[in-house]
Amino acid sequence: MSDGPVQPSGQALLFLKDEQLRKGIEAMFFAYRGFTADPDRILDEHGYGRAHHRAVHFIQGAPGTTVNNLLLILGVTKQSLNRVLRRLIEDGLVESRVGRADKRERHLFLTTTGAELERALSDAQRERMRGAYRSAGPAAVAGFRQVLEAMMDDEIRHQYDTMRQRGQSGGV
Amino acid sequence: MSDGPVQPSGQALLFLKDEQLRKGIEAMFFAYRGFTADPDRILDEHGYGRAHHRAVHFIQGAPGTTVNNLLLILGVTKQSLNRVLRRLIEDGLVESRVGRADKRERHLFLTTTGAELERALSDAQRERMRGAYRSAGPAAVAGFRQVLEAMMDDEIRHQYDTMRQRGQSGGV
DNA sequence: TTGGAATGTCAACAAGACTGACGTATTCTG
DNA sequence: CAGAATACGTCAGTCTTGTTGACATTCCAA
Repeated sequence: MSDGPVQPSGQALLFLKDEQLRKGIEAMFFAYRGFTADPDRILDEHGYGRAHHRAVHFIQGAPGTTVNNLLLILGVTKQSLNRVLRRLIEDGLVESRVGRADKRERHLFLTTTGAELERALSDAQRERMRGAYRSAGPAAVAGFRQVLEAMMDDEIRHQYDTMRQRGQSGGV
Repeated sequence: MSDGPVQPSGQALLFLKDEQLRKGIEAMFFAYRGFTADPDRILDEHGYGRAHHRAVHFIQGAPGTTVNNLLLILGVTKQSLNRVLRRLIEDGLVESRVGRADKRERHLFLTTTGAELERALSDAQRERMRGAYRSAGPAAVAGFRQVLEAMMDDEIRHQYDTMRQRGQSGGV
């Protein structure tokens, strides 16, 4: 944090050079593959895909969230989400309750089975993350998070930031 | 590198707590969306998808690479890659030359048009990366790269590492 | 010469995204 | 209160990108 550029036109900006950026791009590509590899294996056993993972993940993190909410976070069409959600509801992993205040809304919750799957997926993904964090150390992790946040689209970052300090209604 | 845990059971391991890891996971998810957003827009205008981007990207970085090589890097089936490659060749973005030493092999090169598209995609993606790097600073970038590398699958990391110091044959 | 490797092609299929259109219940608004 | 807007679901069709399986061709090497 305190190592300012010694010679502005020299080594200090190496990390902005095209070749460095290219390496960062490829690292991002390969790392994302690793990031999804473990959950993908589990999902496959159950006949689910990444779309199902995303759904249960965000329902877990925001129990009682509405369909529209999920739509905004996931950035897909309602038809696409609906296909996934329908299956999860049929399979008894997700419960959809009619809104109390606004009956047009459906609030989504994980059932016990749903929470179990989410836990398995989440454990696997967290384990990979934990390993990466541990081997890189706390300072690297802080930098990692900083760069990731700066890489998000502005609207998304806003959603993400608000999501981080949620108390979450959970109301029906 | 030299900041060992002061109190092993306390704050020093905060970054390994489940909630921290969960935030990292979500950051990775959203950041990857940002990471692909700009190229996706360009690809869309041309009627291409991410698979085409990946192909031209790695052909650019390793001109003369073989189909099999690309297969290993991209981690897809040859049928899947072939569909993408066929289209790129038909459209005159990629040239496939029969191997000189081994005539079974096809060596892949970008044409002028292909290089132009790759440049546009790469510029857009690098610009996003540059912005993120700049706002986070060199120390953060170093940490970012460390964590990403630790997140890759072992075989992939090996491929990635060897790819980083390539002189690349370029031979026909 | 024969077996295996590298490449390519055809066919069929599935997940997961998309668009467009339509229906229904509910709520908000003028 | 009537009509517009919202939230959700669904049907139908398309596209990209991935998958398997089967098979042909070409070439290298034992």
